[in-house]
Amino acid sequence: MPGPEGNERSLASRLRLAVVRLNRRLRAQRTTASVTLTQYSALSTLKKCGPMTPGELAAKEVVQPPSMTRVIAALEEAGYVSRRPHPTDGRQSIVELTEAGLTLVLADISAREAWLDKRLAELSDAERGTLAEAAEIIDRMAGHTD
Amino acid sequence: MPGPEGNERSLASRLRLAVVRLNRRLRAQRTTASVTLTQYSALSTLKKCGPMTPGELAAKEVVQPPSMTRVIAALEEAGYVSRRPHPTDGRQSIVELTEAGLTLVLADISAREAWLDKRLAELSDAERGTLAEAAEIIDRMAGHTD
DNA sequence: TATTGTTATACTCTATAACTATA
DNA sequence: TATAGTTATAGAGTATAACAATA
Repeated sequence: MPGPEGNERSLASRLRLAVVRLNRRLRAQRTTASVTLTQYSALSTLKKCGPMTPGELAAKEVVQPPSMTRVIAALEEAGYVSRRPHPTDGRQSIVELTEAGLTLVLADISAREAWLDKRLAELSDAERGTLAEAAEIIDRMAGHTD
Repeated sequence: MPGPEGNERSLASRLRLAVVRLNRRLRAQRTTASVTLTQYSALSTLKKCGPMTPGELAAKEVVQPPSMTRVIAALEEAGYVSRRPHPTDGRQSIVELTEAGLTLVLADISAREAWLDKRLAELSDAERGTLAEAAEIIDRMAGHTD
């Protein structure tokens, strides 16, 4: 039993609307951020999983290869990732975080973060715990099991 | 205590990545859907709160007026909303769901929904309960307190 | 011939700035 | 002059299709 709160709509519908709306707000909070949300997501995966090819990164992020091409190009331009040749396959390359990229991911502070941190600070411990569990479940659902 | 799972990253960071990634997956699941996620969100608000002006709808959805102009135009074109003159102010108009729009919101079935329903069906009851609570918290955080 | 990646192109979502119409 | 809304324009995010290079 999920509880008695506003159950006219299905769980799928409610979760979907919540995610769409929070995503919208998060993307709006990027006044001083040096990378976009999409770029940050790719950097996070590189931090978590280590250097990999563009194709592998596209697969982990669940986007098509052309989309990842653009993300990597922007990050390389900004100096947050670098590429080196694949040791055995001339078609591929290995993308890895630079020191600046690692610093950025570790620092993890931005206008975006500040906005969300403030919202989270207004919640109770129990609510934050629920969100922490939900984040894990959602990321797993979105195909991020690694 | 949020639990021992992967706590190197802050809650804000984990929640943000989860939302960005699920949003991406949801937007990809729209093969047979007749409206976009953004349009569906606006329809849901009209269903929940009743007829209102474009400005009110923009405020409730937390987007700028020009963004809502486009959403309303698309929904009107598709026959899911209609407009009537504001009774006292010639600048404004009242946007309301048509019968087709109401049917669409109530039906609430789409390829998107099917994909998410399938993912949700793979979870445990406890996990679904967590997501239900999280959806409520997230929507509140995103400014959807009405 | 199959695979990896890129380029070309297009659509959605959203914003800011400038404009129009009405108050 | 202030407000509500629209039009014009631009950038982020993503996709599919076509192409190039390598296996």
